[in-house]
Amino acid sequence: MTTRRGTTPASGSELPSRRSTIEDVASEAGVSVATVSRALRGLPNVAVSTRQRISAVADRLQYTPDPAASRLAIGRTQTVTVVVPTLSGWYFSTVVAGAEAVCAEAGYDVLVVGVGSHHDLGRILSESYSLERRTDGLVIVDIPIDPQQVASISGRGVAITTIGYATPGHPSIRIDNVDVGRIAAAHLIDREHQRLGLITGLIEDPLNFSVPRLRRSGFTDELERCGLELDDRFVAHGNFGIDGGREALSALLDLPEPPTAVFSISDEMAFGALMELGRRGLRPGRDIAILGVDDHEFSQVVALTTVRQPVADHGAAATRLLLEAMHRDEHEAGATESEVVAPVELVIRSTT
Amino acid sequence: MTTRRGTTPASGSELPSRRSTIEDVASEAGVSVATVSRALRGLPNVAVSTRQRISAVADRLQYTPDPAASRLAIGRTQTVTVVVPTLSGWYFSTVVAGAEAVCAEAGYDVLVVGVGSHHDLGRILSESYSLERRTDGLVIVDIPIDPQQVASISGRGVAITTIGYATPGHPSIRIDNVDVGRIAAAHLIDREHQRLGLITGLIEDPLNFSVPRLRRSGFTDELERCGLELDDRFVAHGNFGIDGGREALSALLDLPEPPTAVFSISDEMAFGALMELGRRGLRPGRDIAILGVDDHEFSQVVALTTVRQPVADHGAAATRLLLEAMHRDEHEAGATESEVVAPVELVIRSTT
DNA sequence: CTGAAAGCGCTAACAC
DNA sequence: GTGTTAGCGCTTTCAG
Repeated sequence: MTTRRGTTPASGSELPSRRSTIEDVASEAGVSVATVSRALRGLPNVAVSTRQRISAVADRLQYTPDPAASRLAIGRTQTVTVVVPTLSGWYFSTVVAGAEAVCAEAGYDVLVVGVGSHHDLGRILSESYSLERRTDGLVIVDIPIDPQQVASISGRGVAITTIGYATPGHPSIRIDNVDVGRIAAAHLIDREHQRLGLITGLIEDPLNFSVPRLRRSGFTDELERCGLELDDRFVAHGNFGIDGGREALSALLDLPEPPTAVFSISDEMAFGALMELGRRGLRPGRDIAILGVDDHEFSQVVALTTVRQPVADHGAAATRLLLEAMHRDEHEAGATESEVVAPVELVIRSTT
Repeated sequence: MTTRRGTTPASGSELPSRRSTIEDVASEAGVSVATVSRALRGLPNVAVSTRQRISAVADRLQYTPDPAASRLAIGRTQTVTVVVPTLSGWYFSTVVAGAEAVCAEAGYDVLVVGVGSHHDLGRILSESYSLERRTDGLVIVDIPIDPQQVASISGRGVAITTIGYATPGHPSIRIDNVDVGRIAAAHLIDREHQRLGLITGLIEDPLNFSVPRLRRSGFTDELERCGLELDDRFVAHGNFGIDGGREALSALLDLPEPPTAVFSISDEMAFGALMELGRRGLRPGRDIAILGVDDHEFSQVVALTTVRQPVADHGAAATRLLLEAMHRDEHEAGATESEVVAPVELVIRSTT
């Protein structure tokens, strides 16, 4: 037993130095613990007067149920876990912020976990991590999980919501990434460009991120529809980061006949591209067009044209769907579907 | 009792559909639960052969102790909580990422909470939230807590580490903000500017953030040392955001005789300032000098001169200090000091 | 070296 | 309406 560090009972406060337990409240109020439990949780079958008395005592004693004890008895954790590829970075931190806000309001604790690789992911989802004893629900952001794993998680009683792609049978929120690619291509073509380049994600993504593939596919679709073609040499790979984008554009510019417009599948990579332009003394929107995706908070700073997605809402919206699903599960059973496809919007600024 | 949702026992796996408990392991290994507990936690007084047998069984059954049960019995949560003013934003998300990485490695769960106001903070720290039953330690980022609150938290057995300012008796990591101001002023003066402006935080910060005051004080100190003075009209207030910075600079530029150099106490506000320059067709580094603080990942993109602080390390370093303190507390008692003042560094780019 | 048993604080039947 | 009691799964004396 850990000795409690010598806490001072302190001044003339009437509060016990020890946290008060349900038993303290019960004896103080002259009732049984069962009644206290019922009263405080708003269950029926408690006389109004009793309930009031108990509430008063609980208030005075500053009683709050011990989450661990409660968890053990009831089997639920009052905790939501947000799983992201990485916690740093604008997109993910914005999503987490949204999730946290919703959870805080609903009285849920929020656990975050960053999984950098499939290995990490395996650890979290493995039987032996006992996810279901740590959390009631999962918000999974941009990390593909196969149906088997989803079934396993769900089967263990953990609700699940995904952001970035759909998960049949569970709530999800995403954008239409193929459409994103199409919009990008259409805009560039509309600007009379013919030599279109692409800065995309890594080929070997550790998490099998499908976004690059989808955006590219929409992009080429639209090109083809207009009788154009995506030259393989005009495709460069960034790592979804600024540096990656810079290097990617650099490679494209080093080509004998570089593209006149480049679609970067993320704003961050587009920033790197703009940086490279600066180094070479080229001006975006004049010497070459650059188009990104996200509408990152800094895109307005560099006047980047971009395909905007409502990132700020994603986390909050997904978390609300999750909580709803969890509450529904308490009563009726079974998974409920609720697939949201959020709208995207072309924001034209001066880089195209 | 929550009915477990009809989980399929599934295929020919030998695993019970129910999570295995310590009792399962015990009976399977032919020992008592006490021995299993000792064996699995590496405690002494277990025969080597017994320990091996138990480990094997535990492995096979994929047994992991239930965190809630463990918590209830032992009184510790294996959880660390990171408290930030907001989860979005580059600085804080970077810190959280660092903290999470360290915690994950050490086997701690990490809870995040964003407190937008003193009210939120009060809720978290209030007796009735029973912080100590949810977490073993706190990493508090840039949120001033008065000594009384610190004592209360610590007295309740929760370890505490602060980032951004020192907390006597507890580990902390920060930069010397007065020095930051001095460095900024010195650099601008070195560039032969005499009419220096300042973009600082809000006067009425909801969290009594002391950073603006300190940086400003260093800034004016250095000015005075060089026989200059900070003109009150040259001080504008941004809200630590891009828009705030933009508006602040706009106000300064609208003055009859605007400053020739402006120190923005954060890079984000500096970005807004740069944006405003762009709108007005002015060029940073030529028409006016702009200097920021942080070395935000985006600063290199716009070539912002800045006073760099090693943000990426802050979260990880603070969390390591926290874990150390927690482990130390288990044995010896009492709080241990470990004040780290991280170095800052002027990064000269092209805006000055 | 190992086991029996008493909690940790709360919830949920089941009686009254 | 309210009280009794049996767990939830684990840790930790205290006896052997």
